[in-house]
Amino acid sequence: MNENMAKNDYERPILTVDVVVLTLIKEELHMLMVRRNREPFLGTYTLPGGFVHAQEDVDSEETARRVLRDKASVEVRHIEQLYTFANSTRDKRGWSASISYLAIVNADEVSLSEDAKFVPVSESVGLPFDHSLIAGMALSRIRDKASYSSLPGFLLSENFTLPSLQKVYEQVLGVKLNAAAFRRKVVDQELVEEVSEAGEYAGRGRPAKLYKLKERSLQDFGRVVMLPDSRRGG
Amino acid sequence: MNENMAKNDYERPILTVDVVVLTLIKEELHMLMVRRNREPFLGTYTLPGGFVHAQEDVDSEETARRVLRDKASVEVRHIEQLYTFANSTRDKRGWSASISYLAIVNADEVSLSEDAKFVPVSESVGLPFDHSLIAGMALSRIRDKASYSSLPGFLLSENFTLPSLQKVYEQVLGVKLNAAAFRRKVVDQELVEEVSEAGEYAGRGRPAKLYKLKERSLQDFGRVVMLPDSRRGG
DNA sequence: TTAATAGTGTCTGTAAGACAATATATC
DNA sequence: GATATATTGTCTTACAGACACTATTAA
Repeated sequence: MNENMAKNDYERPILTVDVVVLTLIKEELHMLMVRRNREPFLGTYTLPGGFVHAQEDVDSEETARRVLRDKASVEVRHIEQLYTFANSTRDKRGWSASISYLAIVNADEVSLSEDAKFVPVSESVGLPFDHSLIAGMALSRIRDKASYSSLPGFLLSENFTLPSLQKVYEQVLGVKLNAAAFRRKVVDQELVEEVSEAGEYAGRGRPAKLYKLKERSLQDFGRVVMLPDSRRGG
Repeated sequence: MNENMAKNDYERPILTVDVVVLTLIKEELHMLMVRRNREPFLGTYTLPGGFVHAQEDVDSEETARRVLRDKASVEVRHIEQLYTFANSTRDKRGWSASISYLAIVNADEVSLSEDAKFVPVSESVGLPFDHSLIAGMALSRIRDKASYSSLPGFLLSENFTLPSLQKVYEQVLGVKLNAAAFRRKVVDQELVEEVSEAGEYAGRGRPAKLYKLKERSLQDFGRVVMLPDSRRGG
């Protein structure tokens, strides 16, 4: 420890932002990947990310949004900070910190640029850097929040039916949910509200009513648990 | 955007770590503050923090632990990353990122160095930089986790009684809890285990049995809610 | 014995799961 | 009407809160 050293005598680590953008395509969770246009790993697909530009970005969330705009032409519906991975080994170029974000988009509302694509999360393994770790944390986060918040609702378009919302929760949580209990909870908690407009007829059977999220921003259930039998603890 | 610019041509932001260390003194939550030995705010008390030292610190958590050792002689029992505050305005010296941590210690097990002191959280207002924001997030975090994890247990010494554990939860959550329900939950969830050793007699009434946390690390309740009446949502 | 605090038993209310019953669409 | 899916009703069960009751200590 050299307390006399001025603070700027320490070499400043690299500071970047990486974003895990999740969306739902054909009822399956996908993740945005972009082709790298520089070394290292030039040409391979990784999570979208980039350096903070001190001149343009007011904060790191703005960095995340700028990176998504520039590298994938994506505007997100929801974004939240995930975790900061900061150590001497994650990037060969030196001590590096990556502020990671989780973002949710509706796949129908984006038109990706050339070098970007959505990949099923089940197939996005073995990513460069520590991106597998970051992606894993994003999936943990959305699963966790699915059990007590409206987050999975952001994967759908603005108006949706309750059966489709239930399917999204089931997809994210990885379990089947009881339809009656699901409806009761989602309505009792005032997570959704009915929308007058009639929906497209799905093809067979009684048509479902359309709903939308009651709030534009993320709502939670007061920690009421969405997982079945979770009260037993585990 | 100038994609031809090499990454190192961007000026690297400042990267620091700030730590909110919480402890319990006379049944009241306190926060560690240290006197600054440099500008800005030389001489005033702030959250302990410091620059990442790329040469010594393998990761940012190690930075946090080193800062606490050096500035306050504190070894923590539990530490977790809180949030990263990263923007152009939080520090007058320039675009700056602070990776913040929440740490929990037992006040009896530390002997603070000269320039450090514990301050009741109720009195720690109007801190320099954005430290009030960071402190607020730490308090939100421990309150949130109190509702579904063993985190508040780390505020106590290794062995404790269930009534004292209940008091800690009540202190952190800010509500009275039902003793029977509390014991049931904490025992059913296998959060604690009885310890054979007899405790100090508290002074009056039937002496309480001693328990310790069943796991050395943070356990959660499977999102079972600790707050009363929380099922109603809010 | 009394006072004080620790710990248990039991009743009640609420909400989740199961699942039967009803509603509304197409063919 | 037959079929399919959406939506509601209701029974059962598990758990949290309330609170009275029992247990164990010192004085």
